[in-house]
Amino acid sequence: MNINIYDVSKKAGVSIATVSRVLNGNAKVSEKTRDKVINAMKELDYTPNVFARGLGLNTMKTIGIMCIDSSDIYLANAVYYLEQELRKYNYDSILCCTGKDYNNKKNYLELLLSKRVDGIILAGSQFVENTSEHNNDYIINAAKDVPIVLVNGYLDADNIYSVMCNDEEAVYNATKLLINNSHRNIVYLYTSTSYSGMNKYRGYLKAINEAGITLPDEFHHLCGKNISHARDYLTYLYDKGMKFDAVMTSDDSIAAGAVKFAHTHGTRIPEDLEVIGYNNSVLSLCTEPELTSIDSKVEELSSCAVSVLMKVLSGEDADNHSIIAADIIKRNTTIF
Amino acid sequence: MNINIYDVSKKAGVSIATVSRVLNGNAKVSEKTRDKVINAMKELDYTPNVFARGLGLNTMKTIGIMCIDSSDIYLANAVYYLEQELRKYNYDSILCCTGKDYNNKKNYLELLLSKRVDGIILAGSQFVENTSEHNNDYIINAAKDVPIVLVNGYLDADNIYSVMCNDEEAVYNATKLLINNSHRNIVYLYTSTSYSGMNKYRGYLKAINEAGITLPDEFHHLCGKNISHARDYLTYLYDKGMKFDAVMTSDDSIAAGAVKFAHTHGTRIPEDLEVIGYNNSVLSLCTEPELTSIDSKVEELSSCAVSVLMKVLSGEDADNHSIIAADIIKRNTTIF
DNA sequence: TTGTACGCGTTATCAA
DNA sequence: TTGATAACGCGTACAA
Repeated sequence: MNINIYDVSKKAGVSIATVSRVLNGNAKVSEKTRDKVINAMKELDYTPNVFARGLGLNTMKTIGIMCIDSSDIYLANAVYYLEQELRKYNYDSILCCTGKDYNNKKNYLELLLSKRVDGIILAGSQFVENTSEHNNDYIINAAKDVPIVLVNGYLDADNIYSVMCNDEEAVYNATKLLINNSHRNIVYLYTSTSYSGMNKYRGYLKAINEAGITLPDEFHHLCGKNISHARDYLTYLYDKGMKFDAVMTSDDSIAAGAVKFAHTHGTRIPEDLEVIGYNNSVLSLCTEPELTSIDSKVEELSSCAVSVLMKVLSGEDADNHSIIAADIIKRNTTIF
Repeated sequence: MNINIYDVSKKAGVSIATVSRVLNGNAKVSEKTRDKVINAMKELDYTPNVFARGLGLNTMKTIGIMCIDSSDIYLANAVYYLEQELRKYNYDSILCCTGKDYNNKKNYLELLLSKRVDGIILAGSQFVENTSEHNNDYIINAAKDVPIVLVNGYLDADNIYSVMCNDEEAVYNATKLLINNSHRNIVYLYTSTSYSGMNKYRGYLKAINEAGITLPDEFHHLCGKNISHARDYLTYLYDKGMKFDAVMTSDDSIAAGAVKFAHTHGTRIPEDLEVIGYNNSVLSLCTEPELTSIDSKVEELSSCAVSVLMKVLSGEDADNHSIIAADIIKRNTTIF
């Protein structure tokens, strides 16, 4: 074990430079010596030491993937596709689940920098903050060291690249479909006030406003990602006597909660209540009826994110801002 | 950028040895010089080079996590908990999604070894093979280099540690509950012939046999992890006129498919058909009615896996074989 | 086409 | 308590 380049060079009767050349395959080496070296490597079961290589080249071809919570269905998909895509370029992925705490996010980002990753992908919209106490300087600063790609987040700063879904338009179009089905009382339930979260909300508002609809404040509500939260909130509205005939959501889990509500209140879906989910996750296939859902294209988003990052790392120009169009997948919680 | 230990030593007016000592905090350094060094570090914004450290110590405190598919709900949870747990010990996680192909698994395992990770966790039962063409030598060989922990897999070999759930007993108990509810025609649908998969199946068989029940071959069936697969297979049985009154499964997705079947055939759950899922995933909360499901304790499994690995890495004794007891979570697809 | 020698930034060993 | 210096194993400029 722990054979090094010297052992190989000795066995092959050449210098370490030649072994290195064979290893990296670029420089000219004669057929004969190449064979000798390769044989020696095989006999010794030699594996180059990645730490030494990393030290010399100052890279170990590693990308840091940060997300709030990789067990979340959407983020799990993102992480999966990101890893697969990075692997194609021979990059390793270091996973970092930060949770929602601001200081944790900050510390983990610094941790990744100290590991000297070649780039960082922030998966999910929850990294860009918009509050008075917290700001995004930690991301902007990190980007001075390595390129940073935001998947479903937006930040206009040097060496930061954004890959996003057209959330606003997607929700706008979906809401318009509901309006065209002569719904006026459309509840909007969402889980996040992130950049992407607010875009979705804007899409809803735009459609509502354009149709000249005014709704009480209770009709839009920030709720947790638990199925029961959405169910309970709709029950609350129902008990208050506030009539609604459609629910637009920012996540399938909320839509699943809306379906639960309907079941417990004898409300027929889609006849009495139409529901639209978001992310087109496996949840949309579990509910009864199955959810109409907006496909936010995680796979495309992830592959685009990696492709942008690879371009940047190889010194090519890359778009600072990429947008991918969502689809609406029609199932049985809507009539259209 | 790229300040090194020499820069710090110069600024602080000490030798690099002293800087290193301050950095690692073990050896004796006087209060005064320590302060000088720490100040110099801060002023220069020094970060130790992990590659150089890795080269010297021959470790970068990194664990490889392999899984078939990190977007699978169960594995996504496993990966999440593993990463969180490893982080507590200051280990990084390199994620590797291999897919089901044998050669891929093999190659990825070798890849991780070549990256010189300190240990490898194989998450999910699908790594240990039991076929004539394929065997588990690749894992056994890898274990000669680094400790390997199997989460939900079993292999009796040197430097390989198994952490498992008592799948057989869990399914046995659950099936007995169904039998006690005077069900005789219990279908068993499963997704995998892995070690863990076969244990579950054995649990079902044991309960059935003990009760003196004999069932046609069609009553146990290997089907895909798609909700529609299970639904379609049950439809096939139904159309063939084979009556069944309960479905035991090896995964919530199959159970969700069974619920789907019931919806499309006017079968009442749990009155006409009882269904039990496995893994107690978010799916079990989405279906209508919600799934009774076996909680296979991913979190405990993951934390146990990491704890075993950490013990091994620190030279302590560790159990070769750990077993964690599953729970059954009763919801509305069963009567008991 | 091949070989020599140095640099990469640590940690660790030995003297002082 | 501190300092000088040798590893660690690779890539590569330069020389041959």
